[in-house]
Amino acid sequence: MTYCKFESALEIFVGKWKPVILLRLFNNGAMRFSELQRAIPEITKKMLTQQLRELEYHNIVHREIYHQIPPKVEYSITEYGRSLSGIMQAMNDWGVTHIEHLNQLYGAERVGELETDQQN
Amino acid sequence: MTYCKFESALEIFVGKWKPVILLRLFNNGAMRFSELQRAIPEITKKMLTQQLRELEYHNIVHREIYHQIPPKVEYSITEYGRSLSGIMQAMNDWGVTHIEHLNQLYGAERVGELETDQQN
DNA sequence: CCGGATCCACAGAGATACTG
DNA sequence: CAGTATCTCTGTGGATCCGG
Repeated sequence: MTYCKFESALEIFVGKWKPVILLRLFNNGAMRFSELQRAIPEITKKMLTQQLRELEYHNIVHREIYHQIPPKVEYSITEYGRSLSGIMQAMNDWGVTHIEHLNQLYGAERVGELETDQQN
Repeated sequence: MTYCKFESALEIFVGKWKPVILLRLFNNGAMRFSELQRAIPEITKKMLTQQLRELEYHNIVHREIYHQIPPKVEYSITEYGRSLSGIMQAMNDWGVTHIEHLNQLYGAERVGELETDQQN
């Protein structure tokens, strides 16, 4: 039973898209729904909505609705969500360090550098 | 295109069970299939096999087969896999720090402490 | 008995509309 | 613009079977 909470912890931000979404929000600060969509082209609206709602439920992400036409909704990392920065940083660092290995695996076309800082 | 490799990086250890499996292997060193099964009761043999094969494919986990009866197969973190220790550590630390918050969310029955060290 | 492989059932993810 | 609704299809869970 010693690991049960570790698994609960994982549920909060593990999922196919949550880390990717969080990285964007960590690096860019508040982002609109459409901005996130453009930043993560492979994700569908449905998944984006769903994952954001879950993150909001877990108090990782804040959802700010601007009642105007056309509608505008902004998402941002909450104060509590910032506690995940260590994990995000570790994942980011790992990605940076192991790009070559990944390239070997996937025969990568281009080596994009990953954001390492967290402004805002 | 700056984030593409971050996502590739995630692919390697994202999956419903991979982080949990990795935590076990990080903390316990080499483990038999049945040991992993007992350590993660909720996982099915099928999923355990599948996830381990994927981890093996990505060179994160090593599979050692002992040709004997009854059969014995041991899994361990590869040298390359050890590079994930930073991420595992960060996730583990986060889980430890935020147990109370998790308890509030899930109305936890018992607060199990998480492994923090990585002997072996 | 151990470490799987295989088959079936279902829930969640992906794709494509449509709406306030 | 920021989502829903709907349908399809992959991935997950469960049970059983198998070779050593």
